[in-house]
Amino acid sequence: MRKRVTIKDIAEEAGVSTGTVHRAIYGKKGVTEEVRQRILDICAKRGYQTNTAASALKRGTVRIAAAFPGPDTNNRFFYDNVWRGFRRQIAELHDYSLEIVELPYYAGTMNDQAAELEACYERYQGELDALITVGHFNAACRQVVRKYVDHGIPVFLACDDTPDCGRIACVQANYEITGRIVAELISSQLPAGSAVLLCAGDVLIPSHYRTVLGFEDYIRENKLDLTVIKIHGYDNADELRSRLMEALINHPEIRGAFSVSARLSVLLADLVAKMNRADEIRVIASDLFQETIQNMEAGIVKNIIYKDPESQAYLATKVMSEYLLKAQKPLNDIQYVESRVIFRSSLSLYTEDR
Amino acid sequence: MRKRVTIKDIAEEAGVSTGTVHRAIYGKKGVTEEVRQRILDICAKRGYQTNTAASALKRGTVRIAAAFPGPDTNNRFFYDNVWRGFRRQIAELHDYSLEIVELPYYAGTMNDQAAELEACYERYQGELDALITVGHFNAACRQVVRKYVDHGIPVFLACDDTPDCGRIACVQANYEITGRIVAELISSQLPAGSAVLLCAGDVLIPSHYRTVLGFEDYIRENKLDLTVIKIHGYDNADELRSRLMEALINHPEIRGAFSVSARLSVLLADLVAKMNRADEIRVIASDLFQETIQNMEAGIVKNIIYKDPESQAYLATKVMSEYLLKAQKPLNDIQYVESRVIFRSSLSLYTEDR
DNA sequence: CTGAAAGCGCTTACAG
DNA sequence: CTGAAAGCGCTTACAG
Repeated sequence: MRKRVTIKDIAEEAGVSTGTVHRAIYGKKGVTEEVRQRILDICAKRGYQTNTAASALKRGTVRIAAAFPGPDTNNRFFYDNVWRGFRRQIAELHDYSLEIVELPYYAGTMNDQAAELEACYERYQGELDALITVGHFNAACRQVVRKYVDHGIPVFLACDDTPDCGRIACVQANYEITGRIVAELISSQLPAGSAVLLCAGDVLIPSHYRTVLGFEDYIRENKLDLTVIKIHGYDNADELRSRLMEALINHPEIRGAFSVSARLSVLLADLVAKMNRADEIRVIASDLFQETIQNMEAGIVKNIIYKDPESQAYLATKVMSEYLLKAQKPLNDIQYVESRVIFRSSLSLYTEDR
Repeated sequence: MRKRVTIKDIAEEAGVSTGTVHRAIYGKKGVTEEVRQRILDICAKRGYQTNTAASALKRGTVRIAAAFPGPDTNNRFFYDNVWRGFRRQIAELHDYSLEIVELPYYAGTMNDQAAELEACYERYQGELDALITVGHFNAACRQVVRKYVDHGIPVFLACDDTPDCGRIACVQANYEITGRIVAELISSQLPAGSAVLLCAGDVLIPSHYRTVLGFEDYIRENKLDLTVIKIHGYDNADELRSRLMEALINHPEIRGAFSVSARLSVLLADLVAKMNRADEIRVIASDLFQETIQNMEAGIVKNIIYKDPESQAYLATKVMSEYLLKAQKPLNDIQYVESRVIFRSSLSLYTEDR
């Protein structure tokens, strides 16, 4: 293994100063086009790679704004893990002098996503080096994000995507595939002619809608002899509960049940257990957290489909840092984290560190 | 977010030089115990964390030996991915001036694991900062590894463990859990009274043995009405093939089949397809590579259990680098990578980048 | 036992 | 347009 090649080696071979090499590499003004080309050629030939840690040492702080939903009883199933993944990646970047501006926001309040992003932009007068947030935007939010993008601040998205907002990249679950996987699993477990109860969540929430889409597509495309009883609803838990109960009573042929939402998985499992049908209905829950784990240990939930929000945020943050600190463009502007099926047998790998 | 606290800040507050702070932190001689304690207290109080990139800059090269099976038709299913995971982590550590000594080895030849480790030790006269290798040792290998350990070279294992060899940590799949997951999956898919054909591999290979153990334990503990027809064999493919064929002919009640080994999964799938029983037997294959993917696309293999050797090696290398570069001891001396069940629906997430 | 100083690879004013 | 020099945070001889 040869010694690493440094900016000094390049400078010597080119017969210029290290400052000039730096300007050439980063396309800064102050180098003749001819000299620049010569330097770039030498870099390529020698396989020069910037020591980004050394550059961070000198360069000073990079400021990153991170906006995810804040702690809140309704979304602790999901966004706690998002924050954890974000912070875990940031901790690994301790050497790169990052300044993190954490922006927890609360949908439906004065401090929603748009308001927090706006306030942050004002506070730092646009002196931000990157933004990472959840790509599920309302109109106001689209506008603020546009402002970031227009001022040259690179934007990265986690968990949900808005492809045309000018973001560099997004890391998320593939919801269609998630729905398909569950359909494939449950159809392999139920006898032909069974019915499946589908807690379809809110049609206006992309993750719900697309999971349902994948689920139904799989069943249709494979011409499976499986009836889907689809129940929408998300916010009004009481009303939803009574409609689910009605479906369970009217359809004794139900042998499987799947909730596309983490929160509704708890509701669904409770209901199936209360109606004493846990033995005859295979319940598949969404996402991994205390209640779904308990329901699985109790034998009510048979499998969990886990979208791994922590990995999504961890990877999105990693993609951002590689772009920012190492000038590496992501290979793909959308990166998917695979949704995994969890079995009771693998639960011990998860319960130990929670 | 406050400015980071540096060794200089600590030195000022303690009224000593930066050199003394350094000696205190790293327990080097040349500081009174009293001064050391005062410095350590200040570090703790101010939350000092070493900038490991800066220290790498000054410290110079760290030499790491990596020994995994080399390219070879018999193990390309597995160890190609191990090398890939190792190199991917190393590439991320570009800033830390590592010198990598790659030691591909070939079991059963002059250049087996023990010989390569021995040769490497001699060549560098013990001037190595760490070793990472596969923890499946024969007697000769145990001895060389002991030599590394005795000379203070930290050893890290991937994929297989030898807990008492003095290694710092191991990252691997949990084979028992892997076997249990497959048993749980297949038993949820087959009607009571079915039989399952188990390609059990070689009893002397720990990964085979333990996977079989987990599989059988699950079935026994849950008192499942499932007959397991277990066929051992690994090296002699022709002979194994005829025994498997015999089992398939004699047991028309077989409805599921599972191979604990990557290579045997191909054999098993071919056989089931040739005997025209792909529609009535659910085949579960081990590990993800061209042939299993094709067999899954063709509908012969219904699920794959994927132990993700790339992640195992990537993580093992990460654990090693954190120990070496950041002085972080692993939280746990064994870390498990979860084995995942792959469905046909998720295959597209894998096929794109292979 | 302790300090002053050099230098790792880079960036950034400053001077020319 | 280009170079010389300072300095980021650390480690390591060297001197005392």
